[in-house]
Amino acid sequence: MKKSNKISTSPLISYETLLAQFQQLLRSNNLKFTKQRENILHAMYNHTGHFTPEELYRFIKSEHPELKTGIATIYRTLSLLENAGIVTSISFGTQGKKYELGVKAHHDHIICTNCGKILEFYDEAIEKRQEKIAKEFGFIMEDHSMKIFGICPQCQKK
Amino acid sequence: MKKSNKISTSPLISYETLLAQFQQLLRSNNLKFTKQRENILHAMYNHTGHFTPEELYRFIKSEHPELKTGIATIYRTLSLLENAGIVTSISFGTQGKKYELGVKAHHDHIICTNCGKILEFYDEAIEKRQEKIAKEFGFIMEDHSMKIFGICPQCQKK
DNA sequence: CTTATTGCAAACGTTTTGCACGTTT
DNA sequence: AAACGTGCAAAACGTTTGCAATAAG
Repeated sequence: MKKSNKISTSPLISYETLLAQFQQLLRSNNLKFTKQRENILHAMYNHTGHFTPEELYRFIKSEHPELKTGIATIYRTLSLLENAGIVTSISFGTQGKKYELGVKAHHDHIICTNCGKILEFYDEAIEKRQEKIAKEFGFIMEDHSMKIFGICPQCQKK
Repeated sequence: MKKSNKISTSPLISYETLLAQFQQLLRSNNLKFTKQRENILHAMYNHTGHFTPEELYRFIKSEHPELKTGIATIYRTLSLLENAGIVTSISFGTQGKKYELGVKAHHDHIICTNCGKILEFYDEAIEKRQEKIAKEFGFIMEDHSMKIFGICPQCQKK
């Protein structure tokens, strides 16, 4: 009955489904479906793994130069998507955040301090302990974040 | 054989011992023992719990206005102390870091998202699992951070 | 007298905001 | 037409840096 850690890297839903989900979100909040928002969603769907707002900005700019999408729009759309649970982020302190399409289940991160690689894991035992600890302190748990830092196998070889 | 979580809030060593430790650190690195550095250490010793560099800055400024200690000195001293392991910090992403006298053993944090209160805990099971996960991924683990967010008992009552 | 440290202000990188103009509905 | 979204530039935020002046050893 042992649960193993899993690494999920590819989107679990089709782009059409994701797009429909997004449009639904917009409609039900009286928000508008703009080219910029679609471009951002599309770029994220096709991009595996984590990225910074800046990286996304440069990518969008190169793919759709005619729209002159501003970085403010990137940030605004990323917030929108994060609040809606479509996208998730990891914080790196002063160095900012990295985002990824968040259609996946909850997970934590293990990060290489040398090359910056980010891997994901889910550990039932840790999840359980966290809930237990929150309960012991009388907290209503809302969220948690956990990051393990270290040197990845590839970087160890160098 | 069950290990319970512990909350430690008061310094475990006398100020004299801490000061001696600090002076020793400075001496062995050819660094100088300045009034500013002593004031900062002293303020931290007498302050229970976590604080931002900004808070420390305002406190020092009000206690020793004649020195006109700059915030850069606060940051520089905090880095120095953190590197030496005398002080530890928790990161709050874009909102910056909070520091505390770090003479205590390693611990994680549980944070109230309503009032900002920070409590500390240490959980052997979580520590063990983390090491195991790092090993499974072939990582040499260097560090980790874990934060639980929720609503504290007091805030629930309101 | 040498070297480290300081305060100050300017620079930093990331993120947010105000606002006139454009687009979507 | 009404409302929302946009690009742009400026501001905000916590933090770091360059530098001439100052203090510690």
